[in-house]
Amino acid sequence: MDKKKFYITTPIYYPSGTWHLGTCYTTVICDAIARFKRKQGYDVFYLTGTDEHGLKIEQKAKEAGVTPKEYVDKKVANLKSLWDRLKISYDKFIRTTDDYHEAAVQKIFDKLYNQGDIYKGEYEGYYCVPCETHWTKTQLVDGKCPDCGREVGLAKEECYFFRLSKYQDKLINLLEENEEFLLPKPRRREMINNFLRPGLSDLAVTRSSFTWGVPVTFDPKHVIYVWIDALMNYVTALGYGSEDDSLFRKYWPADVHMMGKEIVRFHSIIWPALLMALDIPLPKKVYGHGWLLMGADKISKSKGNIVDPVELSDKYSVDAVRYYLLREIPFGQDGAYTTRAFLSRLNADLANDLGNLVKRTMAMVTKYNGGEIPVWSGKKENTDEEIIKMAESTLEEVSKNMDELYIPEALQAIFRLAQRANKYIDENAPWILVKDEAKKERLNDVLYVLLECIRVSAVLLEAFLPDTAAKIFSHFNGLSEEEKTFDSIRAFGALKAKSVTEQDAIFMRVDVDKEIEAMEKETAKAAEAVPAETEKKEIISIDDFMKVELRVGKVLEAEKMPKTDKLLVMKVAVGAEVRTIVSGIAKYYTPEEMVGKEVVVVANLAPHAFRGVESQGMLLCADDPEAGVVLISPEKVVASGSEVR
RNA sequence: CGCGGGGUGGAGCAGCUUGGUAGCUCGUCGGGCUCAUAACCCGAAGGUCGUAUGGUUCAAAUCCUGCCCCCGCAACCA
Repeated sequence: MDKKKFYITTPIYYPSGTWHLGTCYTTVICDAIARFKRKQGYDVFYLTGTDEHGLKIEQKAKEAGVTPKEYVDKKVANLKSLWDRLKISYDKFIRTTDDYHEAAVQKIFDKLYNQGDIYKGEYEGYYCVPCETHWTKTQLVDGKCPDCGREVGLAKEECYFFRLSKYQDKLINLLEENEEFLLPKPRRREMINNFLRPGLSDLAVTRSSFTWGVPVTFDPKHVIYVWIDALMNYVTALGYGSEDDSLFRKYWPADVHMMGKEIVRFHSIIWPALLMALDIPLPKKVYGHGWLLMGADKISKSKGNIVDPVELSDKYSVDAVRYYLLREIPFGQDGAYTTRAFLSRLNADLANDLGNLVKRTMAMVTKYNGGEIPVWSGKKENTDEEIIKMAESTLEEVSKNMDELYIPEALQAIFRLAQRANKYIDENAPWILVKDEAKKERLNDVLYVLLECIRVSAVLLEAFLPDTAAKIFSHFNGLSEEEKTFDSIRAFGALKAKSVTEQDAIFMRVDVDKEIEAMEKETAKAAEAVPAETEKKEIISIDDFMKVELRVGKVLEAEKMPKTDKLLVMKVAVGAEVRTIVSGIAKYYTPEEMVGKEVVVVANLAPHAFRGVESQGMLLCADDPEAGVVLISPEKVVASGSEVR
């Protein structure tokens, strides 16, 4: 009999930066789902990988003085070791530089071209010669270059297009009719209203501006762009387009494509359109989860708010990290990472509720019964009925939540059982029962019920926290594989092992305030030791510096530029002249507070147009990761136009 | 009027589809217990559910309307 299959994917990650907690989020979630499905008896295929082509990689490699392949190899090795560390149980890791993938992509491209879904066209753009940049008509400001404000020329560049527009109606139909296709729900409306309704234009699917990519077979100066190259990984990983497509026939269509909300658009519009064109069945579900934000900020390198997942897992265990990611963030919404939340979660749930439950139960069994697991009489007193019912129904509750992809809720259900067990201890007070020889049987039953609840919890936890489950299992001597299965926890009392061994606590409490303090010190030290390592710039000569003309100016007028969030338009007196300066500080300074301020102006900067307003200079500001943008001002009042050196 | 999400006790969230006791976790305070990791168990305080003190209704956190604020997409940050 064939097992039911389940195919789940993460996006393929772009190896141009460092890997951080956000990178781990999707992957850990998918891992929990994959493991859970396997335990449920599904034949699971879990795919992850890397998207390794493109201009950015080409440039990064050049900067690093290595070939693009060398560059990505290193990054990928890094990522794989991170996944190993986090116990990610992927079945396959695809790289878009894998030869079978490249071959399949070329084949797919040819097929689409031959059947007319891809055509050679001209990328009719506007080109600003001084800026060397292409613009679309909508990007232009008053018909001029949005960057420099100069006239642009019509430029034609040869390029291949995918007939995306042809699939518009089908796509609208897909999103409107199939409520399960794109989740969570709000994303669906967003896609339909923002992108589908206004109309789709054909998609440029090749580039000739860089070479690091899969060349078009019949026109090799063109390279196949990310849309086809990267998206197709979901099928090429299964052998689609190769001699052996047995995996493809077995696992496709994907049951879930999991991803961050930023790429939902590609997966819910371009991806289905490509599949329609290739006459491949569509995936069942595209899920766009929220982001893990750092405090209030999005995770970003420039903000210096990276939390290193490796460090975190070294310090507090892999499962602490996994648990936090799976439990803390309301799935589908954005969640904020704070060290305090991370540590509280670790303390409250893992150490207090679960760890302590295991510890105290094992201690009692050891102390009161010589470590032997008592035989359960099956008699039910007191609240036995209630806790047993709960233990038996938790699997179903967890499964239900997992089906809906309500991961935090699934975990919550498991921990409710642990909490109930803690309460059960108090209700029955084994330390009193032990004093009365006549209550021996009752004591035994209480201990058995507790051990069984712990076993059930561990069985359920295995998909989410594999290390923890293993640790709990290891307390039970001679626990059979059978006793670790879902089947064994449907009916209470399947615990057969004979004895337990008391061990060290599976999670230790941490002193939250102390940890945070220590961490802050470390970060501060690190920041001092490597001052702005990320932004280190080349040494320049005094002559280079002298090329910059800095002058003191005084803000005469300021107003917000209409239809923008960040821009202020100011009139600034620099000596005798009055300049118009546009600056992106509206989030930090109101026009009113700007008026009258003395500022430092870069006076010989090439003019630059923002939304049609020419800016004749730039204001100097400090960019603080916490305070944001802070204006640089002379410490005393100085004459307008004074030179700054 | 570009599109979408949100504003609920100190913090983070649920409840709103199907109006009628405002619930959960953490934190705080008080008590209990001693098997255990200052843990566990019990109890309490604390919210007129952004705002008009708007409309519908016997009844609104829940439906409708205006306004304010936050966030994301798009635009944009020299």
